Amino acid sequence: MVENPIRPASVLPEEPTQASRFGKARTAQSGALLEDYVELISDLLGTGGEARPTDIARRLGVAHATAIKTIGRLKREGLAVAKPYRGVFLTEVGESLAARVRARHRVVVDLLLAVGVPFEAAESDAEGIEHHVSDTTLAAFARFLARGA
Amino acid sequence: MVENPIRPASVLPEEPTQASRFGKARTAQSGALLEDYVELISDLLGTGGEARPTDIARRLGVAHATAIKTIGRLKREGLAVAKPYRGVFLTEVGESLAARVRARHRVVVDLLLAVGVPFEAAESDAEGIEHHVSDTTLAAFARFLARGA
DNA sequence: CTTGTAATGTAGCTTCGGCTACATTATGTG
DNA sequence: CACATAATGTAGCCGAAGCTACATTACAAG
Repeated sequence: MVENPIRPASVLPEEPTQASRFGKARTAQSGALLEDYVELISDLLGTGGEARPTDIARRLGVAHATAIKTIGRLKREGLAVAKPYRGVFLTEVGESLAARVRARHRVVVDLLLAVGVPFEAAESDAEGIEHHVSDTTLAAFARFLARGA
Repeated sequence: MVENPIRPASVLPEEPTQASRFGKARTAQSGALLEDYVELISDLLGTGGEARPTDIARRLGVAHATAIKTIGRLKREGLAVAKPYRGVFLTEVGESLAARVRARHRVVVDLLLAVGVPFEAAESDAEGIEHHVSDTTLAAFARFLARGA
């Protein structure tokens, strides 16, 4: 989560606003992949099985080599552990991230359904949308669902 | 990648379901940058001015070299034209993309506001969310807003 | 115990989006 | 006109995420 050094770029009272907005959207993207991996691994481990690189690769639609490389990144970031030829497991941090991601996913899907998005589209779009939903927005979604329920 | 970043989702029923979902979210991301550029350029041109690489860079919060490189990509993809030391302009294709992106952005922001997301968060999150909103979902959003209005 | 196959892992290449550093071109002011 | 400065452009580097091709390890059958 490193942030790039924020350079002044301009002393004008202009809008640093928009730049930071774009920047945020862009940076959020960075964590999205890790979130997907962590959520998936948690899923695989939870539903009876082990999380093997091949399974992960297939579920994510990427080559196994790509999955292995990203798993390496998960390890570097302290989200997962894995011994060679053994499955992948999540650290405490990884688990808690997975839990948050899963919860957020559910809220986003429910919100989409609540405003009338068809199920398939809701599930599909949520996959991309969820990574850009801030805590503030998530809370608003939850309130909306609570009211409407 | 491609010509129509915004187009109807596949009508095909089922496949490697989840993989395609992730894949779609991932691929959508790819066009996001181009969409941002095109929208911004259209904005700059529309509101009285020219679209200079420096302005674009500042508004997006990136180094000017990065902006120039991406503008090159816009040209390669037929979305923009630019002569050296002259401003950047959009092609017909670029303009129409910009129009669609802008319209979608507005709907997304309005939807977020409608479900109770605070203005600042709505604007900020929409920047990231909009690129993952399918036509189906966008239509649902529009219907919801029409009902609620 | 050998061996074939599937899973894993490694290497090396590509594109993308970033950056810095440096070079070149326009431009406006004296 | 000359020159300082700002805008543009070019080159080269980095890391992420993807792929293919090849190498290695596990494991289940014979």
